[in-house]
Amino acid sequence: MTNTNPLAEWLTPAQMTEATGVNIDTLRYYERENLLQSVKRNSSGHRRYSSNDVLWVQVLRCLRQTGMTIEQLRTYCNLGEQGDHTEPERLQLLLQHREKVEQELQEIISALKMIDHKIEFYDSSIKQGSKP
Amino acid sequence: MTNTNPLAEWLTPAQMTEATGVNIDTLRYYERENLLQSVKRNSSGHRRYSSNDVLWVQVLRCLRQTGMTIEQLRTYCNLGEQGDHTEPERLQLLLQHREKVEQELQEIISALKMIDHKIEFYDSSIKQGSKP
DNA sequence: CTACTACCTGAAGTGCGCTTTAGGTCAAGC
DNA sequence: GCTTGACCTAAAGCGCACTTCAGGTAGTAG
Repeated sequence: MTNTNPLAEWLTPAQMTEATGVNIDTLRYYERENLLQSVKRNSSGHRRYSSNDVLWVQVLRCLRQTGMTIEQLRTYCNLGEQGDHTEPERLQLLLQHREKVEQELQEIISALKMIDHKIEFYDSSIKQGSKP
Repeated sequence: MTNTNPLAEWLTPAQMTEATGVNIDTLRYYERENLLQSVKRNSSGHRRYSSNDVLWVQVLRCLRQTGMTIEQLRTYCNLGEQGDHTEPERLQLLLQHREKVEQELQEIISALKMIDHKIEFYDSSIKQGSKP
């Protein structure tokens, strides 16, 4: 089954990689780690991803990119699996994560300032050197 | 030799850790990796760090915190060792790094926006749920 | 029929930045 | 003289997030 139809509702692994920017092997890894629990299969056992899967993987990437660990992601997913009554807990988890990211952001910004100082220093030092 | 004098010009490893927030083992590791080449020793072979070492380690931390690899840091250090004529190259290296950090910063910020959307969603969903 | 490609699995491997371990030395205090 | 604690070294180990490998299947094209 070669699915090249852009209107297809189910994405093959290759198309999923195309759609999300996430490597096929990483997608399988996420599945193994229970971060992606609802992926369907076709009659020959091949994965077929839904548009919901696409959205979810995008969320996973945002959380990973901001440094959430696989372990924490698993916790978050498991809460999701357990139904709507876990929403307060999930909110809590996100709020905590958000705070950590905000803090790290400030640290990066202040590191960037020091880098800018050094850049400024080299810049003027080089200008000085080429002047006489 | 137990150096507890706050006016001492040379810091022991423990004091260096205190001053920079960098683990003793990590400092030794940096030295092994040639990121810290001028550390002095006392008569019994123990390290004594200068105030310049403190400043340099702070620079190293800023660069590490913003994701520069040990390998790149080594390149940067080696240029420094080679004298003032390498300043343009060092500037180039920092400018390149700066650009990468800036880009990553934008990605984190946009990931944070998505997280905020989810937080907003849970927030209003939970309020709705408690409203019969 | 054969070849090819896309997919499948469990398990092992990789890369990076530390961190720990094992086995020492040295100077000071009791 | 003995212990203690801070330090030393080379080498091995660790944690994390993937990534690769070895060996297999299913469907399509020539």
